[in-house]
Amino acid sequence: MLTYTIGEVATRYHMRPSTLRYYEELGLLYDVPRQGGRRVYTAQHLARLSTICCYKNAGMSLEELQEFFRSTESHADPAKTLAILDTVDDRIQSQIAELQANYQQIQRKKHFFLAIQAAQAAGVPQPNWADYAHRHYA
Amino acid sequence: MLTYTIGEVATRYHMRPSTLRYYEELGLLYDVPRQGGRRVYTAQHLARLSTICCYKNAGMSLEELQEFFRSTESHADPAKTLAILDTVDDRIQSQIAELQANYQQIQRKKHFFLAIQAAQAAGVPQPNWADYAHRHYA
DNA sequence: TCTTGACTTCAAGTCAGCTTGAAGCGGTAT
DNA sequence: ATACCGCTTCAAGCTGACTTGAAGTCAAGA
Repeated sequence: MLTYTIGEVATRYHMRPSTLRYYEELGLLYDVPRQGGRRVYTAQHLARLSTICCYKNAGMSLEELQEFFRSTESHADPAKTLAILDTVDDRIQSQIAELQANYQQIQRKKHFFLAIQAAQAAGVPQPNWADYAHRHYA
Repeated sequence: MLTYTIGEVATRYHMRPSTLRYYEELGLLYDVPRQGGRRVYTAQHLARLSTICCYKNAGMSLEELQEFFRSTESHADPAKTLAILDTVDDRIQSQIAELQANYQQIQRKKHFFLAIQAAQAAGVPQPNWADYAHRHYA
């Protein structure tokens, strides 16, 4: 079975070994066996880590993640897990919507500053932000 | 001219008055006049605050925001402002992409746990995650 | 055998981004 | 007149998420 050292996992997930130890300390990663005192990670752990990163990226705190895993792993109530998944879903969707609005705004600013640059080069009057403030980009 | 108290602005932007004072202390918000010692905000300030929130939401730190405003307000070099806008643009785009991947994953989990729930109710065998792990949702 | 480099634990430290508390002021309502 | 509420400043405190440092272990290569 394919295994990984803490350093390999850290590199693969763009994090530091200390972060992996920290997650283990919090109980987010567990049952990590040791060989000669060193942690040995398998595909199981990588999958778990992917889940952690996914939810974290969605805006969940590490504490919420603990809660989430506690409730799904107790096998108790799929309804509770579903409720948490629903809130994560909501958060992701509103985050995407917000980022897309931010994206539009950045495009407007970019075009505006490009126009400033062009105007400076051509020695013509500066553009007016009002002309850019409501544009919509693809 | 329409003006706002710190409390009104805070409510409108879903933040605390202390945060607005903090941003002012950092120089992100400035030229906020006082009437009888109290801050008076206008549409100008709200626009500025929107910009701050937009960039912050895109992942810029408050320090980067200071840098950004310093460089755009010195009117010096539109090229420098554009360079910063480009990095913000990149960040937003990769964040959106990542969130969309996360969204897919959440949908898979939701459907999986719905299936678990249904299986429990019907008294049939539990579903298999492998059947859900690569599905694609709209 | 010795060195090297990546690992180990544990406690303490760091950093961003606010938040809180104390002490006081201003304008409106009773 | 007095109470009150939301504001003021300033300094200190807090929280989440790691990171760092010290002191030591392990296994592979020269």
